[in-house]
Amino acid sequence: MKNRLKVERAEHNLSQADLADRIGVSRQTINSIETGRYVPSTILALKLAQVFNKAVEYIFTLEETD
Amino acid sequence: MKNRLKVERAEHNLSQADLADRIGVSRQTINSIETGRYVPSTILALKLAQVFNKAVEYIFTLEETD
DNA sequence: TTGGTATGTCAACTTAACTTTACATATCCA
DNA sequence: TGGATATGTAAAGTTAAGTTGACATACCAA
Repeated sequence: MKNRLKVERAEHNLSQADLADRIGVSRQTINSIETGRYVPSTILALKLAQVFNKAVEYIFTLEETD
Repeated sequence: MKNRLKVERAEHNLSQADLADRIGVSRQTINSIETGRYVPSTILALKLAQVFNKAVEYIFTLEETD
């Protein structure tokens, strides 16, 4: 699964720590999601999409291997 | 987090086992998600939304407690 | 050059997702 | 009545998500 978190953060001028605070997770969790080490829960995906005011499908997209 | 899986299944005339097969998980996993015991991964949410041809946000919605 | 901010990553830990196996119940139909 | 299908749930196990704490690096501004 790919994600646009890094780009969205840049557009909204948020650091990983800022974003983590917004949705109530640790900075490392955001980093791990961004770098593809973790697949977030649906609750986190919904909250992240909400922060950026975008659809979940826009921020996260399935890949062949999923 | 609430979800519309049961309704969507009914509209698409799919059993829990059918849906499980479609997205490659066990029947119990579908049941557990439907009854709110598990929060699915974002990959599962995207696949479920894909099966029903609906937005993730339409199928899964955040609640106060999330 | 030093201090603050941002990012990447690792280790150890806890909790939750997901699996298989299994059993119970309800409905429906031949 | 009996068998097939659908659903709910429990137990035990594995894997992955998410935590805290820590350290390294890079960049930028004072």
